Amino acid sequence: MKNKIVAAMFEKIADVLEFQGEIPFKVNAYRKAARVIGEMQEDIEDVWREGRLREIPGVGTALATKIEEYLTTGKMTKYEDVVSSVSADLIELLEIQNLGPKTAALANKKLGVENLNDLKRVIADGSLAKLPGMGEKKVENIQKGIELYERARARISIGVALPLVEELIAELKSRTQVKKIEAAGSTRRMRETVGDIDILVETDRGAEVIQAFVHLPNVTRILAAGDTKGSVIVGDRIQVDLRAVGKESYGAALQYFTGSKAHNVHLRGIARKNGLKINEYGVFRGEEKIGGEKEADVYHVLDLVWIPPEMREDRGEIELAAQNRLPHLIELKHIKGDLHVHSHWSDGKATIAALAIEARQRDYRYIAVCDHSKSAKYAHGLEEEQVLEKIEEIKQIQENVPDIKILSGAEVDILADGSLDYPDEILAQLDIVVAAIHQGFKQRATERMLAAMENPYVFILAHPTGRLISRREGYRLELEKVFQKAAETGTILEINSYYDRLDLSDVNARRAKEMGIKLSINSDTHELAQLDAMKLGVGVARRAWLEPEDVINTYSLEKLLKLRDEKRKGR
DNA sequence: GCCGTTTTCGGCCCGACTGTTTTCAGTCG
Repeated sequence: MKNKIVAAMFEKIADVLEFQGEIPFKVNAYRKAARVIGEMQEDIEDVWREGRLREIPGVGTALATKIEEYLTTGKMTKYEDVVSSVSADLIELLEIQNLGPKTAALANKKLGVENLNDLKRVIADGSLAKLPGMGEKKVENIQKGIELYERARARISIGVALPLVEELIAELKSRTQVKKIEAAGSTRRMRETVGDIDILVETDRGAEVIQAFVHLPNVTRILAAGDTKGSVIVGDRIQVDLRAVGKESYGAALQYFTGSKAHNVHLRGIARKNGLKINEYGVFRGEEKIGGEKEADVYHVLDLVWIPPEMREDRGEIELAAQNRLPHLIELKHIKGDLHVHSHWSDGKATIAALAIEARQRDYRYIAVCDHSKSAKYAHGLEEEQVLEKIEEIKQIQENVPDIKILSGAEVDILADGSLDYPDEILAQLDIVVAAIHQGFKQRATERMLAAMENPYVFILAHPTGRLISRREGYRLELEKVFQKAAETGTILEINSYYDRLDLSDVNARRAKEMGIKLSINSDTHELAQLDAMKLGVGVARRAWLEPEDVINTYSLEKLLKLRDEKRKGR
């Protein structure tokens, strides 16, 4: 698939054009096309062959010609022209906060700034501050931006952002009298990573609340503090923005600051066509305010049903909302069990009894204890005879916890030759077999997975792509083939809820659903508290538009085991 | 550069904050 490459080229063109002072609308046209193509499921080459490039939203005659040129010749003249006109170092400077295209261009033209070192130099010698429109404070802010940039401020995981948001909200509640307070932005949309954290608060004393916010104990730097907006750095690099609004605007502000940007731009376009205006204070017809206290107002005035935050990415949800055909998304309360947790038998910390009791407290009906297999030495994988011992222990523990079913399971390694780490005689005695690659990521990963799925005892394929969000790309995989085999054999694909995995991702999980594959959302717990990771997996599932029926651990135990037996018998 | 029940030309989401201005530009989200 060349989708990502084309998207990256358009993105780059947009960056350069912006730097060169091209009108923002043209820049945005490239950015929009880049986003749509980057997220598109269909192979852009297929779309092109079928003559449907122009049907891609945001692609008109000019961009279609450029895509065609690239797909035919492997080159895009516009891209090469644009990129060669400005050095890459210079474009990268736009990543620096408080330094935008105008200032970068000015510094380049007047002072010959070509890269980060040049920029530091003109700051140090004071020449940047002397340029027209510049001054000490502006330069100081750019300097701060450079410091942040050099700390390689990456996006943080949703698994880190959520607890931090909860802590900040609790602190703020204890220090001020706020009526409502909640996270907005990509945190609310449950994106797998979050750039900045956005928090929205309802109050009629905005300035006071903002002051309290920027002086919270964890705040290390204040970026801005006005009457309605405060912006700070928490710890050494996480930016948190707080917005304060009154009751009459809370819903509109929540909608606005939840985004995504693409979703909101689309909504505003519809509003304009209907003679309405939407902003963070409400919905307006001329001077008259016709909504904004409730978030749903914003959607209802446009004849749309309310759209769950996780779907707000402008990936077709607005069109569905107009027809009242939104999916009924899965919720945490639908989850009836966790099919991938580890106990102290391998590398987990908790006992099986503790896991069962803790799961019961979450209203689960079943839990599958899947410890590592013998080849996973680093994780104290179990030898065959230990597996049998563990099955016996589960039988005994089960007698003391009658109201939750403890399923004996294993997370079985898929070995280098595609065979499994236990013989079928052992697998047959387990209730749930989860298979996964843990070693030799780059060796024939696709073939090994296909072979593993052919085994009738392999019910679930765990963390199918193997990516670690903060650290590694994932197996070299032909995902389309893996999905086809899963659909063919009735193998379940996992959404692993561990914050650094979230694997399958939202986009991949949505593709799996479209191919008729069932999924399982599992916590991959290694200690009791990690059972709560389930909510992250559910977030991914909601972003993938999954409904309860798509996810097997919303099923009753009977229905779940029936599905497993169908795979065992062969379809 | 895209797009079309007001438009094939003239729009394109919109406001807060900051700093450098003396009425506004740049940046951000």
